[in-house]
Amino acid sequence: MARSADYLTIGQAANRCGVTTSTLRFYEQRGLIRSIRNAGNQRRYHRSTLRRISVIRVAQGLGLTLAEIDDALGRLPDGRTPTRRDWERLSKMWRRRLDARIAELERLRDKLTGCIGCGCLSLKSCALYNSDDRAAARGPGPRYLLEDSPEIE
Amino acid sequence: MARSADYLTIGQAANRCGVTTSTLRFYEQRGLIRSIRNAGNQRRYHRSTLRRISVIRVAQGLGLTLAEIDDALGRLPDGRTPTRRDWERLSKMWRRRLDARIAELERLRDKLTGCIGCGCLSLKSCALYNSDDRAAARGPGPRYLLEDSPEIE
DNA sequence: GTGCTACTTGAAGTTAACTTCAAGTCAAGA
DNA sequence: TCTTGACTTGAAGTTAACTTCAAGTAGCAC
Repeated sequence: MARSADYLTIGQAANRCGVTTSTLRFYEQRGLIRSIRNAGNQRRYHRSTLRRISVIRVAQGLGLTLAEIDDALGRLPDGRTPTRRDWERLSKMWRRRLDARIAELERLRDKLTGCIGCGCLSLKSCALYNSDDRAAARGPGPRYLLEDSPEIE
Repeated sequence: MARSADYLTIGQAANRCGVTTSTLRFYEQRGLIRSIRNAGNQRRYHRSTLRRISVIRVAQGLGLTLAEIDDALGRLPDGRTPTRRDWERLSKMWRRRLDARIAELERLRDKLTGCIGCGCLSLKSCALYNSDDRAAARGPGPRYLLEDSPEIE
């Protein structure tokens, strides 16, 4: 059943997925992927893990955090590695996010276009400055939205 | 000439720009903004700095790093705070970046759409997996592109 | 002059997603 | 058997963009 050809070393898995071994160890530590150990305590990854890693990487390319990916993968029945149908559902879900993100950037672009030349940057009324499309705001720490305040100049 | 009404304390500037005082100190340390000191060694920001801070914040919202913003502001003649015309040039430049980013995400969306249901994620041929639109890849450390490698499953 | 808030500094902490390091073990070919 | 490269671990380092902390000073109302 568990043919040895069904299992890869960490180096093989990393090569085939275009990541480093340290990344795989990190993913495993985060609980995103799993492995079994051989007699010498070395990791062996099942072939199906390759797909799981691919899904993770694609999702990251879409801008999802590992926490979000973990969540999405965790919602799969019995936590299995995604099948084609699972992937279909995941990609549909993620497509909606991508759509939303694009729409957000387009709104921001419109505002920027409207503001080119106006030079206002009024803290009170400038649509650009008061935009809540601060979607690029990423990373930790609170993000401050502008409160009502007087104008510049 | 230098009326006291032309200058604000760090707390006033922070309030009016919707940032914290620690952010302003940080920007100043990074060389993004400047201040003068009063007799008691406290910072005083010129009113024109408010516009500079606004520009910084808008640029951040567009996804630029502080290093890029620093660079852009540094290219202004004699490093002055952006005038309306400077702002016009900056925003045009940044609009092009935004356009490019949107186009990138649209390409990615098309690939994702094409891949929904195909379920392939073939390491060798899947357009999505092999996408170099890994634009969301941000942060430090090298990013690995996929090399030629056998398929999954 | 008392008291309170706003301010000063440098250093250390935060977060995500990893990478790098040190010191040691395992696998496999010559 | 020897050597070399792949593997093991936990801990510490990296980056951006800040925040938080500690200990002290300034400004201002009463």
